[in-house]
Amino acid sequence: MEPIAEKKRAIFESTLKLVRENGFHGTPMSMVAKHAGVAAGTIYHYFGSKDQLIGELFTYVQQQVIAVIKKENCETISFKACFFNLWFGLYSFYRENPEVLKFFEQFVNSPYNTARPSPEQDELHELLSTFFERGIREEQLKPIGTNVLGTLMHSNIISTVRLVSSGWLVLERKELELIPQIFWDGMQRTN
Amino acid sequence: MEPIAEKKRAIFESTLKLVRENGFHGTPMSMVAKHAGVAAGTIYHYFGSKDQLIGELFTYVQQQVIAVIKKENCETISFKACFFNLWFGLYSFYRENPEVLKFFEQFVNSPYNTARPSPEQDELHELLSTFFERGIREEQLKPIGTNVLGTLMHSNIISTVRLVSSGWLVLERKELELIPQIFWDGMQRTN
DNA sequence: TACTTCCAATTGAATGTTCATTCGGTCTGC
DNA sequence: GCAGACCGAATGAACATTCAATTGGAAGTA
Repeated sequence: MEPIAEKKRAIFESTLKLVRENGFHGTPMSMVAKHAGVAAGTIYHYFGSKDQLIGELFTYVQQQVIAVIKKENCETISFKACFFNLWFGLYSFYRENPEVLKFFEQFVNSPYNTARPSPEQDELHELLSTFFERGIREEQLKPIGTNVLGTLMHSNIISTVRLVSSGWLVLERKELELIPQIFWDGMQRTN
Repeated sequence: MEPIAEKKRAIFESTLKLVRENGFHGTPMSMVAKHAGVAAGTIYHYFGSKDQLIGELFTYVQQQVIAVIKKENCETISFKACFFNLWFGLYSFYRENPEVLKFFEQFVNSPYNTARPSPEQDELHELLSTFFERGIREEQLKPIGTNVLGTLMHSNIISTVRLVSSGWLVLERKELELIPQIFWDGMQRTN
C-alpha cells in the first residue's frame, strides 16, 4: 500500500540476511539492530515482537515471489512457453536471492509458521493453481488437481536451486533445461 | 554397531517428538529430560552438547530412511516396478513418521547443518544415485545425472507427503499414483 | 521571522526470564 | 569398595523486551 519506511525496510533486509547466515535463533534482536543501523528499541516501534517481525518479513518476501509469478504469467504466448518462462523466472529469482529461499524454507518448517493457510487462501499457491487451470483447459494434461501441479512444480524448482546453489554440481544450460522438461513431459496425458 | 542404550533411545525419541511440535528452539534440554524420564545431567552423559544431540539424532533418523531405501531397492524385479516400490515405500515411511520428516526439514535448513556432505558422501543420496544408475543402464532415460534424478525424486515424494499430511487435500490411491507416474513418464527419453 | 508546542521517531541501558551446562553427590551392580 | 550411570539444584550467559529520556521536525502563533 504505502511505501515502507526506510528503517523498516532496513530491518527487513538485515533480518533476511542474518537469518540466512545464522538461523532464527542465532539472530538476536540486538544483532538485527546493529546490522540495520538502528537501536534495539526502534525495532519495537515497528514490530510488536520478534515473532511479528518474522511473520511480517515472510509476507514481505512472499510478495516478491508473487511478483515474479505475475510477471511471467502471460496469456499472449502459448501455455508451454509460459510454463518454461515461469519455471526459469522462479529459478532465476531464487538463484539470485538465496537468502529469500533460505528464509522461506526455514520459516515454513518452523513453529513461527502457525496457522498456515490452505492453498486456496495462500496467494502464491493460488496463482500457481490458476496458472495450471489454463494448462488443463488448453492442453492434454493428466487429470491431476491444479494445486498438486502447482506444489510439485514449486518444489521441483526449489530442489533444483538448492542443488545448484550448494555447488554440488554445475549444470550447463542444456542440462538445466531437461529438468522442467521432465516435469512438462510427465504432465502430458500418455494413453 | 552396538545396540543403543535405552536411555539414549528415549532421549532421541523425545527430542524427535518435541522438536516436531516446538522446533529446535522451543525445545529446551530440560523439556527433553522430563519427557524422556531422565535428569538433565543424564543427557550430558550421552551427548556433549545440545548441538551434538541434534547432530546424532539426524544420523539416527537418516539411518531409518536409508533402511527403507535398502529394503525397497530390489534387483530381482523390473526397474520400473522397483521405482514405484521405492517411491511408495518412502512415501509411506514419511507419511507414518511425520516427526521424522519435520525434523529432517528443520535440520537441513538450520545452522546445525554445517558441513553438509556432498551427495557423493551422503549415503542417502548415494543410494538413490546408485538406484538410478540401474535405470540409466536398463531403460531409455533422458541424459540426466543420477544425483539430479535422486534429488528430484526425493523432493517429489516429500512435497507430496507434506501436501497430504497437512490435510490440504485428500488423494485417492488412483490420484496418488499419478504423481510418481508424472515423474516416471517425464524421465523417459521422448525423441 | 522567531518562538513555542507537540508528538512520533529514536535511543540504549536496565530488567527479568529462559535456558544450556556444570558438578557434587547418590545409587547400583559387580 | 570401585566405576560407571544417574540425579537435579545451582550457575552464569544470552536474549527479548521495556521505558525514561532525547531528538527533530511539522504545525501553530504572533
